[in-house]
Amino acid sequence: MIFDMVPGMAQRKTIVLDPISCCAPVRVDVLDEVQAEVLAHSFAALADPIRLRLLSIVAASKADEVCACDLVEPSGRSQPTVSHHMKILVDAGLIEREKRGLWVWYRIVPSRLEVLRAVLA
Amino acid sequence: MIFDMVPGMAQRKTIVLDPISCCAPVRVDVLDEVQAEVLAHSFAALADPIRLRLLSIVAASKADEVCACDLVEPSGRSQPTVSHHMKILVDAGLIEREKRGLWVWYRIVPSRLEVLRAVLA
DNA sequence: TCACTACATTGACATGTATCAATGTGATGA
DNA sequence: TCATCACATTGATACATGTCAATGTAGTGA
Repeated sequence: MIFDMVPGMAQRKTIVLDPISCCAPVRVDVLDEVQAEVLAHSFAALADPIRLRLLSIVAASKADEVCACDLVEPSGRSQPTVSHHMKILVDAGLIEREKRGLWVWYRIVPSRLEVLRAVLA
Repeated sequence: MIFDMVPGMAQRKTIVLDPISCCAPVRVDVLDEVQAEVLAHSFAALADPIRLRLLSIVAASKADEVCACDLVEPSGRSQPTVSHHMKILVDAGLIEREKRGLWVWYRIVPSRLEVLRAVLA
């Protein structure tokens, strides 16, 4: 059998870290199913060009936060669509939401980006 | 108008780097539409748990390459499904494909992972 | 030439997702 | 109390995607 002559075999040491701070780098250890599920959900939030632009608008903001009202026009999408995408980014933990008065303010969550960076190392 | 009191405004300096080595970190500059499109395509390849596991099996391989025949069983999917997912990873530039005889061997493309890491910085 | 093997492609189906118009909700200020 | 504003939710539609059985396609060795 070919299987015998090839490495890999996925020993699955499963160093299950905190599901938020998550996993060993992808080059170090094979992801188990739970880790892969969690990470895939995070990457899915980045898998849309509109969301990437929204994220980068918030991330690149000098004021460290951006009003929702400043996201609709540059995204070129309707207000409900932007609201939808921001919810996905917030649910993925990549962005924080804070309501102050009538306005909603968004801030990046750097630690969450760092987790994804670490996995790709 | 509220727009006047808020930062952002997406000046879009558009330092268009090579579409492969791509973009400034998301916290440094707002992504333009082309960059966002390219990156979203790459992240979409990572947005599926099966693909993440396949990628990590290849990436964590001590032999630096993995035979396609060693991917079906650990993924828990059919051979056509694995073939489909590997094609997506290869098309995204994250993995290289080499056919030798009857077998197909996959290798990670570290530089491509590094591009994605850099964008998330 | 021919059977066999490893992998890819096709076709069909179910599910997921991006989008917007219409509407809902909660805060504000008069 | 009530009109208005900022944002969220709903419902509908079109399109994308994951999955596998069936089939196609090269490479191999006899």
